[in-house]
Amino acid sequence: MNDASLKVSLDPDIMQRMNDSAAGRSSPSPAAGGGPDGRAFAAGVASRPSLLLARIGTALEAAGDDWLAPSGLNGRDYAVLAILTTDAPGTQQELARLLGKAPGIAVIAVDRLQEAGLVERRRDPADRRRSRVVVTPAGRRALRKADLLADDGLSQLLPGLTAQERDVLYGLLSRGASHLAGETSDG
Amino acid sequence: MNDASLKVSLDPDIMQRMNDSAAGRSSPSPAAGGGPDGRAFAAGVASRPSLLLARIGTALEAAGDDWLAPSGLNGRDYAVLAILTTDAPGTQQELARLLGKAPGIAVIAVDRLQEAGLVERRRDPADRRRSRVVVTPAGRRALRKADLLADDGLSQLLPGLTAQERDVLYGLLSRGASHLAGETSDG
DNA sequence: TATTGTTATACTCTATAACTATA
DNA sequence: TATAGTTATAGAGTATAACAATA
Repeated sequence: MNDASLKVSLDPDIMQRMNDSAAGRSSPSPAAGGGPDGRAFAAGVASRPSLLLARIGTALEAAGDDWLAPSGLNGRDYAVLAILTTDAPGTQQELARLLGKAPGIAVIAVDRLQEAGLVERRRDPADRRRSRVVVTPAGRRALRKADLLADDGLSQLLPGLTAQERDVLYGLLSRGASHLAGETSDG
Repeated sequence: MNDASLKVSLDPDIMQRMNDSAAGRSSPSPAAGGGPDGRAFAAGVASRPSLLLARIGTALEAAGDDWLAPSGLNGRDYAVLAILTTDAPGTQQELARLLGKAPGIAVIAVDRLQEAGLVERRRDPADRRRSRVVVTPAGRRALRKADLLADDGLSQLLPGLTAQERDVLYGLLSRGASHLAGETSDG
């Protein structure tokens, strides 16, 4: 986690192009990080596990783009690069499925990353309908940088926890939701 | 947590009216509970704490309405009733702030609950601009029922964890995000 | 003039449904 | 006929900005 190489240094072109749209989205929402004057969390929410978990997830998504800003990525970019790198889906439709979104969303996401030079589409010679999306070296650098930024952000979102406790938390989440990782639910 | 009284028995009228809109929203999204054939979670997501937490939060929100259906409430209703009961905000604007949404959203949410007879608006005699929202007995019954349903749902969302482990998880989340509960962030 | 509740409007995100090309 | 990618459209959800009532 604490590698010595934190300087990933993306191409300035890439960062500029992607920040064009990323910056436009970081509008100050009333819920995001902290309200103008009152408390951000209601006790009625904090005292109920399901509401608390939902609220933390929302807060994370709201803050995520800000965390990742130095990498030039937004949350969607990050998730897509992570899936492409780790799961290597053979088609964009599988990417969409792993992303949990409609196929059209994957098209837009890949378009965006491709324009930034972080991924490339490669037609499958065996079946020319399929286009395999491969991550470029610049994409891998961006993902590494985003991983570090995301970890930093998460530690800031949960400042009440030590690194050890965050590991426990992550372990519980990972094991608790592991049933969703490999099973074919009801197909 | 394990009270003997699980039968809250809402008025049939209330349940029918609120289910009119609640049922219409439970459309099968491709991400929600489990995809048609593939895995729901990508390894690239599951192996990254921030993406995993965001995804679990999304899955919870997607499934929440289904969990709460027997109570006649949706997730928004549940959160509002919880805040009204626990935090007792003096104005709708404070309710909106605690809810993390714009004031107009609170108006709509209170309208909905009021039509179902779960809350009532009471003009403040001292300052007639303010309307205090009070929870009716039916609203309190619905909230109690929803609390039980939400706990059940959460245990189903994380089947890999024992009840004890879920308590640990909740404790970590609660303590980790406690900084958001009482501090005035930057007002 | 400032604040509360309310309403109307515009914007963002997304699923759905076409459509094209390949098979 | 069926599947992958793509595009267009419609709908839900929300913030923003007005507005009316009250202070």
